[in-house]
Amino acid sequence: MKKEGKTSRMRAGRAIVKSQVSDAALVTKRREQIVTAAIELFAGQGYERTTMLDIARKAGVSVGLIYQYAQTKEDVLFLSLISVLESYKQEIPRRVESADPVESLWSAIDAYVRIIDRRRSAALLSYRSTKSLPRPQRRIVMQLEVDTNDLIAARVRDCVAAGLFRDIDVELAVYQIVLHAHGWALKHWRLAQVTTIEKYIANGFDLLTRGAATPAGLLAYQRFLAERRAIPASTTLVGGRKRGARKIRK
Amino acid sequence: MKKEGKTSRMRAGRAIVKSQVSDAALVTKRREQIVTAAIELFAGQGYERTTMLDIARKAGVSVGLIYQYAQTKEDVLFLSLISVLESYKQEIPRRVESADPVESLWSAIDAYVRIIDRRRSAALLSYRSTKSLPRPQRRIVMQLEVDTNDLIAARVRDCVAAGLFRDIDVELAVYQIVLHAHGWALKHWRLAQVTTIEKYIANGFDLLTRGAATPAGLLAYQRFLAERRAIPASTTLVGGRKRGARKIRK
DNA sequence: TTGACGAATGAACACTCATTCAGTTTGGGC
DNA sequence: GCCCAAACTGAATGAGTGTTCATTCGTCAA
Repeated sequence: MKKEGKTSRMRAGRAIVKSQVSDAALVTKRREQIVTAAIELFAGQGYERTTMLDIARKAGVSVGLIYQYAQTKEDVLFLSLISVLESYKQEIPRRVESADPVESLWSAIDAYVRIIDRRRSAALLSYRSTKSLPRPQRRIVMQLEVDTNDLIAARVRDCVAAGLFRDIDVELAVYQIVLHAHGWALKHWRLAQVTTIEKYIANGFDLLTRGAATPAGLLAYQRFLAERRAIPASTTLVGGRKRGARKIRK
Repeated sequence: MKKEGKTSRMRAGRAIVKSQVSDAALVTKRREQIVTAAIELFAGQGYERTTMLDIARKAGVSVGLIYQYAQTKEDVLFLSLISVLESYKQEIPRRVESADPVESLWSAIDAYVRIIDRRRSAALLSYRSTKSLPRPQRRIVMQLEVDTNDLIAARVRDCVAAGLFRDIDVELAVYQIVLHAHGWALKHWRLAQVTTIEKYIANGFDLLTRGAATPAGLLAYQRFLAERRAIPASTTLVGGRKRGARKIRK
């Protein structure tokens, strides 16, 4: 009963990878197990240098078992990338809940950069390895990224609609933001020597906001800054407390 | 046998890759030949999927010969990455010559994005493959990137010194710019559907400048914009007209 | 207890590819 | 013309890998 039509509720992406095992719950569980191991290994040593045996060992299963839940090594990569990208889609909107468009945008950006920070090497994975996928699967991965961008785009559009931002090109602004977020992973080797994640987020947001704001927006932004300064560790400025420990100054 | 002082004139990077051939000019020529082929292949199909035989064939030499000019496949990758990164260092400053700091900054950014555009897949190479290098060589590649950043940093500092930019964090602004430039390659699959390189450059510059400018800077920027509009295809706004007519000098 | 069947195993297979090296070609000094 | 060292070649080597599949395991209904 349970394993009947419910499969169709699965993400289209995962569904295209076939499994020899019919029990849907088991498939989910095993794939999670495999993908968790795979992401760690792919991220650490790269897709090509990672052996199926490596993955099997780390997942605590046999090589043969992996081939019951995915048909090729590429499938494993595909499932891994999907898993990473979907975690973005999951986590970003969870924190957008303010009435103030500027604050909402901040929350979205702040969340994005922090998710990436939490799984930095996983974030690099898609840059490094998407090319190793066959075209149709690559398509899906890209689409997933576009979906994520839409979450940000909505927040930017709110700012424009509220008259706080000029009539900027939203799509391009979004890419500015996305690159800022991904940049934290891409250039972490250098950025970590030079700044903290809090400053990095604040700085990027500052440049963007001042660059895009109308006079009214600038006022709103300054109000936002003042508030934030008044409540330095408010609930919206989530986590990241200990993170600040590093303080190499320019 | 006769390792002369000539070798020491070579870039520190290249020098650490040993060659069995002593004739320095020949080494340069052959390596160029090999690296040209390698870059194309690495960029197109990835480092791991490219075989030494592929490289040899494309370069028009034998496999064995490659091993006389590099000791391992990793060496070939290293030489390739160096060659790409050094071309940035070469080309960026070539166009910085204006008295107006804003215009100089524009030229630098414009040049950077266009170099990357010209060799897009090569630009991706370093993101995808740096991880495949042994640590000491990776160091050198990273240092090369930092060097390039300094060229941009100098231009930003000029703007600050001239009172056109606020007292922003230069290092972070530079990374904003670098990500903007690299972003053109990283996200080209999407950006190309949505905009042109001219708009992309202008948009990024606009956001950055408005975000960083002092009131005086804003005026200077607007003056700059007006000038640019008056002379739509001036000498400083290089190329960008006919894409087909490329004349890469190397 | 038995039979049946899906799940799990891992040794074996077929193949790929970086690297080596025994041999051939080239060029220039006598 | 002869010689020799440097430059170059490419077949051979062997370590390593994705994938398969004959076999074993675990569970549960009869």
